[in-house]
Amino acid sequence: MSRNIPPVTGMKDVLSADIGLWQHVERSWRAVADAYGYEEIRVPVVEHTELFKRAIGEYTDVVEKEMYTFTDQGGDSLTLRPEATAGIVRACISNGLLRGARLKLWCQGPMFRHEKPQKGRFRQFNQIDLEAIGFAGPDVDIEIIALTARLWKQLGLTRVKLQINSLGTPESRKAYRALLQDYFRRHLDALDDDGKRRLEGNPLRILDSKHPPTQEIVKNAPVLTEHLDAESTAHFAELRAGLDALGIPYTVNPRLVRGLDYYSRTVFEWITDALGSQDAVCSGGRYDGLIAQMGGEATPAIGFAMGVERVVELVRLAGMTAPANLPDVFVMAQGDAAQRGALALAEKLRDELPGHGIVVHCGSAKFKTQFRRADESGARVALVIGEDELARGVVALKPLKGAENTQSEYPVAEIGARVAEFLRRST
RNA sequence: GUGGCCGUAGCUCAGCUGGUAGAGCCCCGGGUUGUGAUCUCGGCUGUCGUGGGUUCGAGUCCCAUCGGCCACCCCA
Repeated sequence: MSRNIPPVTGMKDVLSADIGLWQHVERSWRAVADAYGYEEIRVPVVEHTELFKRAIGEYTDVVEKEMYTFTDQGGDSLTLRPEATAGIVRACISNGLLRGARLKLWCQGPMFRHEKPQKGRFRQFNQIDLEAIGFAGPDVDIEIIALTARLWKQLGLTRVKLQINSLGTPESRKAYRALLQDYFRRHLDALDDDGKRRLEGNPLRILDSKHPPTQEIVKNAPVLTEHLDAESTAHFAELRAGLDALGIPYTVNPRLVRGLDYYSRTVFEWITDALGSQDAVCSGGRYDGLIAQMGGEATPAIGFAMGVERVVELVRLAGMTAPANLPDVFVMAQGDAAQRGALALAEKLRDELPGHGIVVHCGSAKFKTQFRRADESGARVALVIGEDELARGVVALKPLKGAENTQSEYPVAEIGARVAEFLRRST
């Protein structure tokens, strides 16, 4: 006996007991994306390491310590994508989609980050990602937030709240960043090691520090939204007016800064109090400078990412039980010839009753056992073929799980019509 | 990467101050040799996470290690 090979840390199997919930979320998502005219694309899970370094930023935790990076047989440094936007932008550039771009896209799939797993945080996790490329906003900014709000409504989620902020343009942020550095330098003693390190690399990140002494200092720090350029201020005002007009509640959180460097102007985050300390369910923002920075034609864009595992968990907590996908007919047989007959009968029924689930009991077992399994399958009717029925060219039909307990026999040729009639009657 | 808690049957767990493993569920079989969802009787299943140590003796105590969960951190 050989030793079991364990699953990789932080990587989860989604078993059939849970798949209904996932499919419910995915179906709802597709319906909402369709309703807004967004189209699906699919991009590789692996990209050149350089792509993420340039897009996400060297000083981010994601790039500094969380990437699954390896050298392939050809000597290239490749990385399992830790997020989707970089790859989508790359795909738009690679495929020449940017000229006059007005792209409304979404993408779904696994992302990889080497973090220590905990509730709501995995090393392989799934994101639904949406990008509006070639739109300067703020109208699309409002649209994609409305889209997410509609999804929560569709899924019956109430424990999510919207926070928004504006990071301004790179220029105004640079000025603000200098202001912030000055301020924090005057309070250097209060900063923890992380804060000190970020002071030079990315001082904005100090704003959402959870270190209590740092938080004290942050309280009186210059506020980003008060140091925006005029255009960003107007953009942000319009965003708020738009959300108000649509009746979407939000709070402005001046300390909301994203962990990825490419954001500018609008940033937003849907947070929940239901998932422990991993409270971000969906977050995103505008990245007007990224595409040019990646070598593409300068194109404004905005997008967001949603953690599918977290959404699935919220749906579960909201009491949603996915409708089980139960079969309608359970076919059982005894004896080699009858079992062959059962397979043939099931094929015939699948031809005649499209849209109905027909399960055949595979493997030999006593009828007692087969009936028990038929009940467990959730099927509404059992079809029985024994040596006897086979010899006479008939099939026995017996209703399951119910009052009606009479068994009847029909010629094989009639059975499709009889089953159809029974299913109609017992609905 | 740091910290807290936890690893006993396929699952959920019990096992007192050390005396070489147990329950329920599941599964299988009989009662009912071709008819279920109830009942009843019986049966199977364990390198007690792993390695070392203390001891006459370790699931139990000690050390190490791995894994899980949760938190810090970070984020979806």
